[in-house]
Amino acid sequence: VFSIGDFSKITGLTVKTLRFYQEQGLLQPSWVDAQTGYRYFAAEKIEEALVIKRLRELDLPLAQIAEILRTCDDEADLLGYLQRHRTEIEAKLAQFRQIRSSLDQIITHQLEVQRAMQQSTFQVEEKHLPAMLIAAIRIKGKYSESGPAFARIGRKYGRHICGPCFLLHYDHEYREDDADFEACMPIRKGASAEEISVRELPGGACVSLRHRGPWDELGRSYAVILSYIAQRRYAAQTPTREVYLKGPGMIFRGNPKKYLTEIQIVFDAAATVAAADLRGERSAGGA
Amino acid sequence: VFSIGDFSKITGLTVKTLRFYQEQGLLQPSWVDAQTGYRYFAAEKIEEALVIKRLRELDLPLAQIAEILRTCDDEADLLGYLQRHRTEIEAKLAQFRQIRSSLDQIITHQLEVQRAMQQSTFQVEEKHLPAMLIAAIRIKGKYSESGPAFARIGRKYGRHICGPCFLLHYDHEYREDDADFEACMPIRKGASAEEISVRELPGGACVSLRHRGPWDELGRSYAVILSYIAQRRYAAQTPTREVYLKGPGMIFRGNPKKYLTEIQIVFDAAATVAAADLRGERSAGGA
DNA sequence: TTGCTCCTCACGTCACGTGAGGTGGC
DNA sequence: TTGCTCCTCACGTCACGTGAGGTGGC
Repeated sequence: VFSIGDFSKITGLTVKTLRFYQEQGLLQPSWVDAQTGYRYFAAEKIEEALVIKRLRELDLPLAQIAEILRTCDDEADLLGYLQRHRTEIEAKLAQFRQIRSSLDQIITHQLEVQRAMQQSTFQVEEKHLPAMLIAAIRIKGKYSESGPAFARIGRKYGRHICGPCFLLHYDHEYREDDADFEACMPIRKGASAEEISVRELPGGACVSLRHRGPWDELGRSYAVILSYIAQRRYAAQTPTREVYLKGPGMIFRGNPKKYLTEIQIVFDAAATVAAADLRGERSAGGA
Repeated sequence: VFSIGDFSKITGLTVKTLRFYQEQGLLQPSWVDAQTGYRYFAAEKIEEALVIKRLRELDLPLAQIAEILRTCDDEADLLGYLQRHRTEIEAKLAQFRQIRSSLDQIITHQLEVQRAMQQSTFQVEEKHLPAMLIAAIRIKGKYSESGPAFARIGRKYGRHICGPCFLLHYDHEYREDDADFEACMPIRKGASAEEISVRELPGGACVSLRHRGPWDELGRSYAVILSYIAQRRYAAQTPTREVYLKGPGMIFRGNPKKYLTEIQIVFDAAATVAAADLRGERSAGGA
């Protein structure tokens, strides 16, 4: 017969836990000294305690363990309990996997944002855009509809997203309520579904400029980049791209003064625009 | 400005939760009516509430969220918190995967036990044993050492175990304190490690008998099977196998009267034993 | 007056752990 | 006497949810 301390060492359950299990009616001492209140456990109690311990190690709630102790005395009786419990564990796993995937998305996105921030010059540049696979939602309406569209794409293609989101502008002039644009995210793989079109967006030569500050000040940067293009007589193509290198975060809206947006205008490298076109006439292109 | 009920509908946080967050200093109403105690929230509070909600959806504890709200206002400041939190989520995932794997082991083992129980005849049978891959620990000592040995194999090869555990008896007579035996578990794959030998155990023709009841009564069944072999002059080979179809479970010790053990004695199907051998002399085998 | 919203306060959940203050046996 | 083990009782953890009992405004 063992004192509670010895029984604790034998079973690996703490003294506090043993007292708690008694209170909960899970494990009664063999004998309690009426004088001192000391608990004593006989050797047969060891197996009982270990059964509880093993079930707790499987994360079964004490209430279920109590029921099991009342109704089962063979592994076969446990089967139903364990199978049901397994589905619950599986559900928790799914939850945590979901959380981890959200965390990963936020973390990798943030790391990309920081990389983009570091290597930012704020001058017009010419560079080559590679082709990329994108998931996109075409919208005719207000620009404010792009936020939810990005969210829908993010939810659908989650971990396959591999770069910052951007808008394609199809309009040849500024439009407020019936703009024609497309919310896009580069993805590694995926198939079209419902409203979302998955396709390859061709690359090409482009003129780009990074804009730091809120979106409603993008006009100033458009003025700079468009005059650059006009001076060189480049044949600009639609759609124009606005890449949101840093915008509102997935948690914080962030400070719009810190937003970073890259305007990209693809042009036909084999063509220039005649002087006449600069006065508003249209060109068919040409060497 | 919104009442707590409206604010609850807007943010998706319950009224109780909003009151609780106020008490915890996470989210103060814009204004509290001194007369009625009614809480009122301005529109700017919506974004604040949603930040808390998004962080809670990542399962961050409220204390951390409070710290984040005090010290961060941009996604970049979150990075460290989220990375640390990710490792904690990963740890929880590992825990639950471990639990699931234990559950799976117990469940599949139990299902096998039940299958074995159903198709049990308790007569001597002849059958062919297939070769199998086993993980084994050879022991010279007491039989009571086999329990921990099985546990060690189980811990090491976990999910690759594909059948009931068994003992190989190498002794030609009964031994108490210095028995020579090997604790084995059939596995799908694995490599030898330390004390555990992984190898293919050859099959062959065998005589088998299922024994129901405690192990210390196995002698009775040995008597039956050995006299069967003697009658037919089969050339029995060592080691003899004891397959524990149902023994003490992983949770409950179970009732020894319900234990089910199959004795398997492999014999050389191309040989018989001369009558002289039955009186104790050794045979070299022969057609 | 009825229904609705809002309030506070106390308690429950889950499986223990912490700590104060004290007792009994060697 | 000292040290050790044991006891009880109350409270804390975590993020809320439940429910009782009551008030204020339309």
